[in-house]
Amino acid sequence: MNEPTGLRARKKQRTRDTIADAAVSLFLERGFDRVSVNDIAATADVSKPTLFRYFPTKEDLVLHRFTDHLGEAARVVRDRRPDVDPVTALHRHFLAGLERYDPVTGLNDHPEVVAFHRLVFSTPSLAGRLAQYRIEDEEALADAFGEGIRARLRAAQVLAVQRVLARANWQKIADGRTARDVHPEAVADADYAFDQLK
Amino acid sequence: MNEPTGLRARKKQRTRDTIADAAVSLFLERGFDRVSVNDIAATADVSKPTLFRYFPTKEDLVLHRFTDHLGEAARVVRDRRPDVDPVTALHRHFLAGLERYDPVTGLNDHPEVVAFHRLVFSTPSLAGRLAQYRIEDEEALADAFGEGIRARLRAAQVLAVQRVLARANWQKIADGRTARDVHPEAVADADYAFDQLK
DNA sequence: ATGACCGAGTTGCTTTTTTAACCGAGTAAC
DNA sequence: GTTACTCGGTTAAAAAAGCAACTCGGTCAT
Repeated sequence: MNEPTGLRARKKQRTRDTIADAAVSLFLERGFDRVSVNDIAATADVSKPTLFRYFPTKEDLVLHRFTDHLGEAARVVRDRRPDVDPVTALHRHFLAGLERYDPVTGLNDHPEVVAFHRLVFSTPSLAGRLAQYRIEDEEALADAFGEGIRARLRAAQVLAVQRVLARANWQKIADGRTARDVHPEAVADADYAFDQLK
Repeated sequence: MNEPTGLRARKKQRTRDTIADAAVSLFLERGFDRVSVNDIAATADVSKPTLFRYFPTKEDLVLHRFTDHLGEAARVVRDRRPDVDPVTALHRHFLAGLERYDPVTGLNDHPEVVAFHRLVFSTPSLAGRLAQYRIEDEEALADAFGEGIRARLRAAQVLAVQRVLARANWQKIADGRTARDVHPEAVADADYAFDQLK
């Protein structure tokens, strides 16, 4: 599918991963604001300007795991076969996410993922910035739906559904249940919510 | 002694090591001329021009382990305390090398080191180029000794001694003996040879 | 309230690396 | 005997990274 990996591209990806991993690992260990970007740069063996070339702000060192999926909903809608309606396409896409326990669905019980979510939700500047990104995502999805107030409303509702579903899944996992155990409920919830939308 | 390690300097060193290690490892595995510099560059994850920026020729990918010690004899002579004569300084330096089983003394039985020596001595282009380097080394040592034919002669003799000693040590090891076992003989040979020089 | 410090982010300049293209010698095919 | 490889090595331009010094907002002590 996507194999045009030159030497340069591969190294860029690796640097980005190194920085992000160092950052998340330090954040989980000491908390978001007890870690300076200098610490992160040092641990990742890069200079500070390099770090900021990859991530525009300190927050993005955490949130890239969400922002990398920015516009995904819009893409799903745009790339669907023309004979399936948009909401159904999104519904199926979400179910597929549940199937492979994608962290963005909240249905993932790896300790690091759980800790990561707690980090985001318990750090105001992170939660705040994440909300901003959701607005961008919503606008992209609205454009994919078409124009006018109707499209915007549908976009808002779809993303709200996804957000609530993910949050509910994560909550159950945070309460100690296993992802495999929660899975059926997650599917049922998703089916219910998306069916309501249509 | 040497601690001015910036981020840049450290990465340069690491890149150099990566390239050299990839090269030697491939050479030992398949032989010197069954490995192309392209292979090496690929294995080391560097581009070809980068490789040649670190090592001027393919041979130097192997010989750097010797050339990194270029001028060492000259330095030993120049840096000796003025009350010890040059040959004695070199004698002591060689004994110190034996003590820590420095590969350049030939007294090292790590399988990789042994295989490495065999690689060098059984590849004509390598042995040839190594000889050239010894000439440079000899000239540097001669300059450290002073000027004129006397200095040149002494330099030639000292380096010949070191070469023969190292070769003898390596031969015993290649015959299957252990470095620890050979060590006393190596010291005796060195004492004998250097005493003859004085 | 002033001055010293710290942390996020930026700027200009230099060094390092990649890329793609090339040269020149050797060599195998036809 | 030309054509087409392969391999060692080079070149020029552009991307990426490092470095040092800076801004700017906040915090803390005097």
